[in-house]
Amino acid sequence: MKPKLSDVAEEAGVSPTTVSRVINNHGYLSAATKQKVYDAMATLNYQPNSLARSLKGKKSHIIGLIFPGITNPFFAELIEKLEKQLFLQGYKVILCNSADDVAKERNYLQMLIANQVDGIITGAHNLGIEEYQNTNLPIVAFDRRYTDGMPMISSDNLQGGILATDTLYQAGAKNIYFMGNPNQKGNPTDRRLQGYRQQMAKLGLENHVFPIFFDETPKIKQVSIQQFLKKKQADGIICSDDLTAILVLQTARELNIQVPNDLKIIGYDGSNFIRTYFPELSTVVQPMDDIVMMLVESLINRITNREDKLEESDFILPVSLYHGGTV
Amino acid sequence: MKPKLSDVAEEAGVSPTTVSRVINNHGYLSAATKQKVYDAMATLNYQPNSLARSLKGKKSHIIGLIFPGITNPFFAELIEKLEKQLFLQGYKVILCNSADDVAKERNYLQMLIANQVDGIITGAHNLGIEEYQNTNLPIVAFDRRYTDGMPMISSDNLQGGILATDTLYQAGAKNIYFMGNPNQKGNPTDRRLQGYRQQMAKLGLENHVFPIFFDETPKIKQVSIQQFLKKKQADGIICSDDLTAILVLQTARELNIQVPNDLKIIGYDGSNFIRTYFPELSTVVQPMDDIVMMLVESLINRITNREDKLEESDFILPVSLYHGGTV
DNA sequence: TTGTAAGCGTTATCAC
DNA sequence: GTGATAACGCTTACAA
Repeated sequence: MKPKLSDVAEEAGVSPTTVSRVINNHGYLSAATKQKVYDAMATLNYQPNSLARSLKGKKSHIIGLIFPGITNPFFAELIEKLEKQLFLQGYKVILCNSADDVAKERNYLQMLIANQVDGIITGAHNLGIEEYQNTNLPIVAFDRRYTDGMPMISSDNLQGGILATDTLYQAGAKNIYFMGNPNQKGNPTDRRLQGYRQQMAKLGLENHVFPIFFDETPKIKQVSIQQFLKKKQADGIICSDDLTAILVLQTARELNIQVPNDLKIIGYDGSNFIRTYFPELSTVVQPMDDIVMMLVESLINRITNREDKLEESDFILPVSLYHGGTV
Repeated sequence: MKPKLSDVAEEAGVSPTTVSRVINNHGYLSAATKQKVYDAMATLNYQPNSLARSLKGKKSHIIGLIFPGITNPFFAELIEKLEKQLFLQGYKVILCNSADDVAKERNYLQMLIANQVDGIITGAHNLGIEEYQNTNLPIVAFDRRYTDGMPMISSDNLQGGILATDTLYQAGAKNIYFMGNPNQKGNPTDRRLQGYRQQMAKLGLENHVFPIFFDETPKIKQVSIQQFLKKKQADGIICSDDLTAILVLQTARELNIQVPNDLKIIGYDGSNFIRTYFPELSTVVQPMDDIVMMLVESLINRITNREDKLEESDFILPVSLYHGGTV
């Protein structure tokens, strides 16, 4: 059987209290006692049981991460960096893949509550506000607006949309299409489209949206992109994410459309992965490191200091441009 | 405060025991009582505390996943699929990023024990056998040999090396290089190199290894690949992973080396991501779905039936070839 | 400086 | 059918 605290106590010839004190560095202890306890812990190969500890009201030092998946390199990097930062601060991570499935996200949320996580970082799409409100856990959101009380971190999606549009325009494109989800559901990412529309209006150009949905498989996207490109209506395309942009680029090549001469393409996200393995793609870069810092800092603030007054808690970080060769 | 079981009991006018029974479907209960309890749970928005439950010896239904990172699409997909399968079986997942850092891996291992996970799936590289042996948790390993008792699932790395070599040879390459980690540490993946050497010998060709290490950054890899390609010694390269293969392909294009005419390239792993977004890359495909199935099944067997005799527990799954255009 | 005892939220055992 | 009660492994007043 796994050794428990009282076994250590017995082995060391002291009381359980003392062992607990040694483990937690509580109060005054003679060096000799400490040593005895350490020795006992070593000989028994003792590991404290976190569950019992958290049950006593201590923090679990676990953070739940709810994201729609990890195969998109942007999310993979974001999650990897979050994990890294949180680990440095002494937190471990439970990964919840909401997979664009409402039931699953709800299920995970309940599980996180049941497991007494100290907080949650969510970047998932589907769940409504109320469900998150009902947990009075510290939660911060990435690129999602949930509740007024909940801090939201995002990059400047409006500016990103403007920047992309302007970049294509400056490069000579006039028939600029936005390829992405046209449904505005009040999420911060909607503003990419708003930025595009706003800038197109300013430039006196007509705006066009070619709908692509997040949950379509790449194959399906490819087919509709192919049909679209064959019509040759666009000389510039803003994709609302890099993966879509790559499909457009591939398809354009297959159709012998010259990029950037006949068609300029710009993506969105700009993860390290994309910039390394698709260096030719021009894209709007989200400041990943800053996003991670803000998310973690913001969450830990809320965890350690929950009575904090709910000051303005939205952070919108500036985007930048990466010049590949597709513009 | 969060409602607890006794609150529900009070609300429903029954004893805590009864509530527990309702929750766990234990023994005989009158329909009326059940309903009262359900109602009380609903009005209080009660969530059972998993910690207390696990403390009582119940399973935690949490599986630890220890992997070296998630930015490699192969691992991202593997982890995503593992998570999905495990979720279907009622398990949740704690993600541990060992990040090729021994201390971190050890730290995570201890944490998993402390949190009473039901089992572990590991694909991490750095920790020695003993540390895993000491936990008497159910553990299964992907592509790593740890202990004789621990099941190992991998794809047929030897055959993969042979297949890659043969493919290049059949396509006309004679100066075939292997690009990967030359250090043989007894891991199953070492056999990719062995397969290459074996097949080269059989073909009467000289074998050459160009060393690339897993922990090098892409930039560093790029530089050494560039230097290598400039010498033009190879007319065929087997890369021990797809990401390296992509760097080779990129660099070859930069140097105006014609692929596949002057240089044939073959990668290794063949994730969906790579096949979708780099369809031109020929690669040895690991049977991801089968790997996931075997890992999960094998682990759950061990969890539910720990006294199982330690029958042969290594599974080596067949690889296949994806034909892009680089061979 | 160290020990005793109560309690965290749940479940299992035994009574009724 | 249902209810006391002890126990899981740990922490923390309160004593000593």
